[in-house]
Amino acid sequence: MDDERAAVERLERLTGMLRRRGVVLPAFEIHGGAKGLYDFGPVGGRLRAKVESVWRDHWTSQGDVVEISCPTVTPFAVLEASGHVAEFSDFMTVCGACEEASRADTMLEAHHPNPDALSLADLQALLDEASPACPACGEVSWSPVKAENLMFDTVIGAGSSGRAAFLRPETAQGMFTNYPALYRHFRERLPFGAMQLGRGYRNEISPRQGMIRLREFNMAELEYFIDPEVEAAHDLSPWSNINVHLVPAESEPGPSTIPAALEAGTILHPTVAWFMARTYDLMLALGVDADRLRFRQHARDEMAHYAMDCWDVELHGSYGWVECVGIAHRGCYDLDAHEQATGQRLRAWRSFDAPRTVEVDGWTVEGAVAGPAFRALAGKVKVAVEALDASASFPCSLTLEDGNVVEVLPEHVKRLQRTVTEAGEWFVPHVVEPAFGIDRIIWHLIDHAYEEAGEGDEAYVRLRLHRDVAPVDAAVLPLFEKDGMGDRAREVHRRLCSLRGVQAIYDGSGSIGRRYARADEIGTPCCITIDHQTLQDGTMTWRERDTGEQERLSIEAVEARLRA
RNA sequence: GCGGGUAUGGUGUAGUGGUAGCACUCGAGCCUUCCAAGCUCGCUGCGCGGGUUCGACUCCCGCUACCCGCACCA
Repeated sequence: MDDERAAVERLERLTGMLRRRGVVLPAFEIHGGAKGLYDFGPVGGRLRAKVESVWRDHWTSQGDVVEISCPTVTPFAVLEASGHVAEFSDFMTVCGACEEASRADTMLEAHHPNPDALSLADLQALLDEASPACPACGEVSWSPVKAENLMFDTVIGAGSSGRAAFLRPETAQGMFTNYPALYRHFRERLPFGAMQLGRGYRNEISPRQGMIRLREFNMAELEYFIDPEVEAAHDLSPWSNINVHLVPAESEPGPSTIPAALEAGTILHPTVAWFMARTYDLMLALGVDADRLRFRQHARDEMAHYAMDCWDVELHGSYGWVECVGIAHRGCYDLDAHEQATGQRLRAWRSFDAPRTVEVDGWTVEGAVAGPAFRALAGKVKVAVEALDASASFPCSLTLEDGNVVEVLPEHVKRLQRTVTEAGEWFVPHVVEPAFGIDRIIWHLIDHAYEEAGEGDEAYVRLRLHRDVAPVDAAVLPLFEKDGMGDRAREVHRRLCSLRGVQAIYDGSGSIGRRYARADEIGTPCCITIDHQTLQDGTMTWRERDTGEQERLSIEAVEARLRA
């Protein structure tokens, strides 16, 4: 109990510090705030940018992954095809007389065996036809059916010509809808990946827990397209000595290496194992505490219906174990769904090892005769004739697929005998998707890095962030702002800020110890102090955040270190 | 969304039907040759909107946000 209270108090001090120092803070606070929406402030903005930059570099370094960027406003049809409309929404309609909102599918249960499964258009049609009375007032005056719920809806365009749309609940759909461009970009060769950093929106019923459940959040997703019949060639040997904490769905949790878990069949697919391993490296590169990271496998009944295997990276922090990354084998579900909805080919070509020859022996129509003879039915006759066995004889009666019966004469047909060579086939690629909740990861970086030393209220606070993500790269401090030390320090500050990718702050107020403390609190990795000796020989002290150790360096040496 | 609690400077708090103190922080200055020192001066506040009232930070109503349960969480 005391531990719990201590943890809550630590969390309060931590979130208080984050607000006070401008890391993360409630959005729109001067207007009363808005639940589930947070700002990254003057310090947090750069923290987020650096985390995203590390993420981006980590994946592009693979060489077969490109970054794209898609709109957040997404037409209804896209999310209907992906299954989000059905999964995320209820179809609502509002009574024109009493303004009571009702679920359209619920009202139509008497008119359809399973109205829950209907599309928006079908539901609208059924509602118009059935015209159920309003359960509240009995009138029949329904507004157009509208999808309501976990997705923010909006309209593209004005007035009656507007198209229904949503703010996207994930970035992934953009990668799928861009599949043809990606396939072309990669010269029609699998495997390849596309990724996207951006905002996603979910109108959560009740957001809680600070940055853990947001209504608008930063996500980073990668869709890796593979040929399901090609044995993936991932070299997992670099991870063969690294034990990670696994929580499999059907066996005991415990430490294991990722290659061993793949070998044992716990991890079901080598590409999933590959992304687990790469993700593990990324998490450590960002500064996650390895002891507070685990991979948890989804149970069969927990997985989305299309997923073939799914592992979450969970990070442990002030809110317990929290899902921060999901690595899912999505099979061909997404491309398949968009292909069916649009009729576009979202496939890849697979050449056979050797061309296959297929003997065709059967019948087809003699177009010049059958066309005029059967007119509108000619197409269906052709299908029926080509379905016949080579042993068929004419004349004969054929029943077409629409039930019509036609008499086919010998002059309507001709024998079709030939050898067809097939060099390969089209198939729908499978997808392995690592999806990252950037805000949740940032929260855990902060949580893991936050350290209070000493006792009680006077605890010394240090944010031990990895320097690759530290929001401020260096603090430049004149020992005193006099005798020219202040001017000299400002000069050094400007010089360091002009380095690409380096952001330094200048702080000249308060005692030197106080300024070190302020820098440590937001995780500034080093402080550069200008003292009397600097005026003599140009050297300055470099102080390490985590150890407090100092050494004297020239400005050139300082620049070289910050650039490294 | 339901139930309970809370809301005073950046932070922690005191207080009243006649618009507010304190501490720390922050800023300016003095002092100080390196880890939240000291001294002087200064800035900053009653969550938002209605109502009652001559007058509301205070009383009443509504809203918002935060905390704790419950529900929700592809």
